[in-house]
Amino acid sequence: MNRPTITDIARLLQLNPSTVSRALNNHPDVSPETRNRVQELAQELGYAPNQLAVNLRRRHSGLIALLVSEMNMFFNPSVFRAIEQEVYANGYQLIILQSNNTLSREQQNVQICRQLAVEGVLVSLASEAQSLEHFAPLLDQKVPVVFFDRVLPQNHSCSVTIDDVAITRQAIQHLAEKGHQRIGGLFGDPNLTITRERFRGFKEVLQELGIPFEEQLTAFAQDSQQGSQKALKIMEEQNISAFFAMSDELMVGAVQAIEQKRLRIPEEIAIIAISDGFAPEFYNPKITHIRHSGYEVGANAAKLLLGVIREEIKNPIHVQLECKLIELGSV
Amino acid sequence: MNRPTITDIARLLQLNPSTVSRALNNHPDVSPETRNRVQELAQELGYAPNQLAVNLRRRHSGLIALLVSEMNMFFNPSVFRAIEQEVYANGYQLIILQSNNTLSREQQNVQICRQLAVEGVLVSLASEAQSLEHFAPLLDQKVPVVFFDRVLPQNHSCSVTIDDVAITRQAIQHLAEKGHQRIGGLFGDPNLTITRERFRGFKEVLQELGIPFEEQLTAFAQDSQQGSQKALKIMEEQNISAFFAMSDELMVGAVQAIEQKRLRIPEEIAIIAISDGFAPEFYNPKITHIRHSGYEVGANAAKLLLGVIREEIKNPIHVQLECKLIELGSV
DNA sequence: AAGGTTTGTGCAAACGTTTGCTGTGGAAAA
DNA sequence: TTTTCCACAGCAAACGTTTGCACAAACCTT
Repeated sequence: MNRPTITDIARLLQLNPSTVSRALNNHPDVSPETRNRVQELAQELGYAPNQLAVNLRRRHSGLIALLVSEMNMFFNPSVFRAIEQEVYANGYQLIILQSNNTLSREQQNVQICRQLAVEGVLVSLASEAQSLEHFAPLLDQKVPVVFFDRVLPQNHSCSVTIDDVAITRQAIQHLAEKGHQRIGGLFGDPNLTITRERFRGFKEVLQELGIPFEEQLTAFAQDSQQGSQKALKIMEEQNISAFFAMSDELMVGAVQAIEQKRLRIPEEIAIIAISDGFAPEFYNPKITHIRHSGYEVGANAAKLLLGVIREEIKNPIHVQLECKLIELGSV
Repeated sequence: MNRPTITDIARLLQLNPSTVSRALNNHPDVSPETRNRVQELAQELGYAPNQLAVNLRRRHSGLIALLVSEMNMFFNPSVFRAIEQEVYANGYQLIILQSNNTLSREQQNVQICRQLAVEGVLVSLASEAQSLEHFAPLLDQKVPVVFFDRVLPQNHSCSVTIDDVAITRQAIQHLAEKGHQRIGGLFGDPNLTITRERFRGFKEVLQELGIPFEEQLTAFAQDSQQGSQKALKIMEEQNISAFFAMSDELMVGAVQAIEQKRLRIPEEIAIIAISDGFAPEFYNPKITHIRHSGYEVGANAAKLLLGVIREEIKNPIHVQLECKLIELGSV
């Protein structure tokens, strides 16, 4: 037989489909005897409810969407693990849509969310997204949306971020305390708010510390390889004693460059990074970093979203996570 | 207004819902004039089809499921990228289910696949899975399934793997050619076929090369940290001149240990790995490896699955991907 | 001009559930 | 005994589409 339906069971048991439905859902209106008969037969036939029909009838999809630029190997996997766990624990399914950092793809993904009637959306914006207009179709329908990590300032939904300026301050201050004055800075995609904020923090803190900011000690790079090249260039052309890398990717690039120049960490050059905490373990000495846990970000974002879905959260909450300095010997 | 439906449009235009449906789907039976009127109004109202209803009616979900043990930072992200791309290009949505390497969770995930009426499933097995019985609910319903990477030998569906013995041979032979005789071996979870096969290959090749196999030069580790410890132990207790690491995770662990002992690569100790190709770039010298591209695996698996779904592929195909030696100076 | 074909639209059933309402028989209360 | 109530089951509508069939009008054949 094909996949059995409630109607099949009803026919076999000489019952009405509605009774079978109630029996399967343990509705009190159905007698224990009938309930058992139904459930036994269901078991026997390997009955599984047709979720498509349930969803249509209940007018929901049980789906939560994760909109992300792309799956990289550093930050996203741990974000993803956390979200998946949280979402699964609450009986939803997670569906992932990548934007590849393009606005057009992000717009499409928003449409897909609408069509699938997802019940909530978690978003880390594409770098091309410079406004939130394209989320209107979702927001108009009051679909709960939580932004995390890559957000925009003008944001009337919940969000999970960190205080970019503050963590950059932590990092630079730590370097300064250890006597570093000439600090190279490696930054990511300048289209991203996180990049701009961290860069701003970098400049501000140097000023606070009375260290002149020199543009040529800094560089922007899109990936670790580019980061490595730029780090190499800075080391060759400038005289620096330490690197600040705003992400794992750039940290990896910087270390690659440092190793290539056969410099010892931290004796000849120090390095500090903002990191999820995994990659710093790969080296020796391990890399001192400000722990920006992807897992924490993911877990918080998912919890917020679930709160909004359950209508426990009525007004937008903006969570700013704390980040701790993890000293591991690279400074 | 709430989300407009086909019925809303029909009412506004004094048409029958069926006509509206046909107009929106560009069915030839509907006059150009009507079609335009319908499509214009749909546009204006921001109509998006209710995919839940479409799915129920069409008896499909547009969903493809990816069953994976967990999202790690090495192999899986690139597998994932490839699959997402392929799946998206063919108009399906990807839904990801993690097993955390437990059988029970994998069984649940199979049930979820059934309930959601997914149209195809891509599976990398949990380490606990020692048979394919729990996939019966899916296979019985003729739901296309493609296994990749972590598979079992007894497998009547399509699969994408590599020749584990052959690539291990490539690696060990390369080490031997460079004069290494005492080779440490780092292996992953012994419950996995890939681990067992690579371990078998390791032993076989040593034998072929006339090098005695010594158990105490090998170790099994679940993650990079454990790998690092075991590598350290081997280096301290045994006299080896090279490491073979069967995965990125273990490679990272081994390098960590090597750096900790302040040994130079490759002068004092060589290392070769089976790798996706990213992590080897992080070091200097870069790590020589057998390139086992997660992207290739993902792309092939997804293409196979789509082929089966479209019924272009009738009989199980077992793809074994080629792996190339990438020489980067760590041997 | 009668018959046949084409073109465009409507009708109604179906996909598999859920759920408000109705109705029955029997037990408890009066 | 009659009334009230409850436990249980059935009926039918609904969720928003799609699609086979029927049908009318307009068009082409002879």
